[in-house]
Amino acid sequence: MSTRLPARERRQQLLDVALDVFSGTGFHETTMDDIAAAAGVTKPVLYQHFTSKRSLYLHLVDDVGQRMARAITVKTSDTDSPRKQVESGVGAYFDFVADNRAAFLLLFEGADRSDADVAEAVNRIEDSMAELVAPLIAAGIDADQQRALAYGIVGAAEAAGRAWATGKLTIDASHLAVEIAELAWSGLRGISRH
Amino acid sequence: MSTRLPARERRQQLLDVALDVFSGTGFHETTMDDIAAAAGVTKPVLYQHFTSKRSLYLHLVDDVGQRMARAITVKTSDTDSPRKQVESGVGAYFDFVADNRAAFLLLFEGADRSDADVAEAVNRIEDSMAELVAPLIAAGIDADQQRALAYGIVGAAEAAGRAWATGKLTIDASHLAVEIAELAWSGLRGISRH
DNA sequence: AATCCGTGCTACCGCTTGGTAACCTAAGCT
DNA sequence: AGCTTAGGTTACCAAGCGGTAGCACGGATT
Repeated sequence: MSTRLPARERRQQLLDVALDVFSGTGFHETTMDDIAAAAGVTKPVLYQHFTSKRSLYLHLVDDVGQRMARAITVKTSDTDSPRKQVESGVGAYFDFVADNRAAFLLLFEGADRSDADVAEAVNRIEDSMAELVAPLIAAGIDADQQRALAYGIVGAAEAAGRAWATGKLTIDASHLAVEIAELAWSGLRGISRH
Repeated sequence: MSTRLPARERRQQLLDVALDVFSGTGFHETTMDDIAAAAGVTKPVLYQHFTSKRSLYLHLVDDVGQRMARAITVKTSDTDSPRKQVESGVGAYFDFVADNRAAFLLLFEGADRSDADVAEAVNRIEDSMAELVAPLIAAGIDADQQRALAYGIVGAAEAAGRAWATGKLTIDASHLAVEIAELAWSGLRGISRH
């Protein structure tokens, strides 16, 4: 029935399918049989490519996290004015959300943060984003307060992204980005002038 | 071994213990035996008070959610100036986080959002908070944009709370509240003057 | 002292599901 | 055509864990 595929392609297909299924159903509610079936294949095939359910899932989380972090880092690195950096960073963030809904939801909606490894992977992304934001906050401020604000901004984007990706907001993503960027920027400016 | 308790007290103790255990280990990683053991009791006792693991968990999520929503609503309702409302709302938020760490983490760190019922319960809280925030945003703005911003603000508090509750921030909660309140306020003001 | 009820325990069942062993088969190579 | 290899399948196991039946025991009531 299912066409036979070379290992490389099969593996990639399995990753794609697994991303969709995990993202929609969540880790625990998804069985390996579900993923296999969705890929038009049987369970042992999965185990030819991944050593365990957990490892498959972690691989995905890691992968997606890196892709997201990179997408944003890249688009912010070639601007220098703080204001522009906020705009392009937030813009890149919501571009990613719009172009990779399943991936975004895997990280921030379905991810099981009570699993230490998963939590760490997700935290790594949040941290790296917070680190992009922190230097944009006025220098005269206590370092720990800077980090607190940075987490706040990152959380704002995350929540807005989640609301958008789950269909609770009907604005289009680019408008949303502008909105959140402005929120972040004026928020930060407000702080900076004490 | 374990002291014998009247049903009422036992039930309450079980709820308290279950909150701690679920909050620390997460729904799926927690077994009914774990909870029973932590309460100094055996599994069937749990089933004398709750019909299933899921129902126990949902009961907790619901309960905690209502407590949190109420705590914040109450403290914001007797102020009228928008600025004060932001301050007292955010203040109440972080008071709750500080006084109910396990409860907060159950909702926003451990909660399994891929379970529809759980997601709905958590969303209900976020929605009710967003509804508190939305009217503080200048009236001239499109309703959907207002909601987007409101989710953003709520998300900022959530992320900061999570970072604080998991020990990633060492500021004390009241300082954090002031910080986030100012972020929110100047963010909103920035938007309002277009 | 016999009874009764509410509280708790021991022992068990059965289903779900992650993971595997053994076998099959399509297709390229010689 | 035969042989080999790699991709795929069927059938199965084992273990964890949610949930339950049936019993034990303490203490108030009479």
